[in-house]
Amino acid sequence: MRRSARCPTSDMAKRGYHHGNLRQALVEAALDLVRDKGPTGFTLSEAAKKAGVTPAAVYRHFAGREDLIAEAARQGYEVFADLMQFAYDSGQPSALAAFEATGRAYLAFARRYPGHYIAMFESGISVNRTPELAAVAQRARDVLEKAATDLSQHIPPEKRPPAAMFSAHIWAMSHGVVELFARNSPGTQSPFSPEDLLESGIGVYLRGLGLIGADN
Amino acid sequence: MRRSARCPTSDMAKRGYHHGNLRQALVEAALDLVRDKGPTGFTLSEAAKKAGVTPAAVYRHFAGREDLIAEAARQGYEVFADLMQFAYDSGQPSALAAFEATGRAYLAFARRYPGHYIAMFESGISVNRTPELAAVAQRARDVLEKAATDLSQHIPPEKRPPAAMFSAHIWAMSHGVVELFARNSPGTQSPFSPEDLLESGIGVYLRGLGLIGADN
DNA sequence: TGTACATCAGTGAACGCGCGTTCACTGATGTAC
DNA sequence: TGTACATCAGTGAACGCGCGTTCACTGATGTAC
Repeated sequence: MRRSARCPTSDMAKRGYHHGNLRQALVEAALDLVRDKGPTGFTLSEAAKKAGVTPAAVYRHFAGREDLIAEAARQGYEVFADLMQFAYDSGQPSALAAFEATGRAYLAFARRYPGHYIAMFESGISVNRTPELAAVAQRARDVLEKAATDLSQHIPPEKRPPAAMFSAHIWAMSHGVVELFARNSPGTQSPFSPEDLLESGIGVYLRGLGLIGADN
Repeated sequence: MRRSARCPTSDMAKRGYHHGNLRQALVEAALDLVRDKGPTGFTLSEAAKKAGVTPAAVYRHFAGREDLIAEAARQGYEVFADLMQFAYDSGQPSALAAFEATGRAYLAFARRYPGHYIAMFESGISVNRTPELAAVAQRARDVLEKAATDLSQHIPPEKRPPAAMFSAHIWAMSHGVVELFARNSPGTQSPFSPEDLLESGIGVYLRGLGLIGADN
């Protein structure tokens, strides 16, 4: 739930006239709403109510509704980028292990932080809304591209695809698996778990690049 | 635009007291709205206005707001399934050509019918909302799985992945490419066109299955 | 240590708006005679 | 062919609602003296 202890929400008594950490409490209320009721289910008023506060109080901390959900997304990208970086590091010094770990990290993030995921990818806010948001999203993308660049060193140069294309493929497959199979939305449930689907899909893809043996 | 000639919209004069084909006009108004203003931008009232009619008139043809957007999605799945079937047929008798054609058809559909695409995949309506909707969505999925089954006959049985997994991978990559790179949403634009990205991604994947040569 | 005061986070009432939905109605259409 | 009538698609007024946003205010906090 990632809730600071000082930060009351609807189920906790308010401290008094002043909240203490309303800004973050509002972000977390927004994340809960978006997680429980989908991207449409978030309203400024209800987030305020969840945080135990009048809607007008929100305007002490945010320019408006859009600004609040954008901050939720920004925090999501921050966690996401950290998670990708951690996955990359944990696979080192093997370029292959590092790359596979980042692929898994995408799905793991969507599972563990569904509110953030929705704010980032399904709420309709543009990543170019603010420079900060664009920068942190770029940081996340850069980790994946770095992992792809490392790995592509193991492909003979003449048949080596650009690393940006490489990472785009993996990003697309990860995103597709999450959207279609991990979140219950349009795809009926597949007989395979999203984790298996992503693992095996990336496996076939890497074999196609000649990076893992045909017998593996 | 797929608009029947008998079917006036906002920019055409109404025929009189009776509309003629209001039901379909409302569906097309909803598709236009959703295409131009995103999944959130659709309201029953505005769709009615676009069709040159009072909001109350909508209730002669639909149970309510949800029912209208669900019908738009249903028609989208119908077109989608037809398109997939056509692509599959056009690649015959080559299993490989048929499969690659269905992959391309996914992206082509998203490009040519953005309103339908959004209604189907981004409006949040569940595919299990009605039996009709579930059935036509299944029909679309079956085409891809049939293409995958055909193709997997060319893989030695002991290293042959299940066709359902096979088609799920391609569906996921196609969906991911569309969401991240063809619709402008979260991913900044990549240096590669979505078409190139999907083509090359599927190419690598099929090479990984041993279905096309390493020199291709 | 005690008091006056500045700060500013949150209040609560109010606003205009567009939403989805209902209802009794009206009038165009097309069919039966 | 002409007229009476049944049908039912669309009207328009009304509803209650929750939304985002504004404003003058109030009162808790913590600092200066």
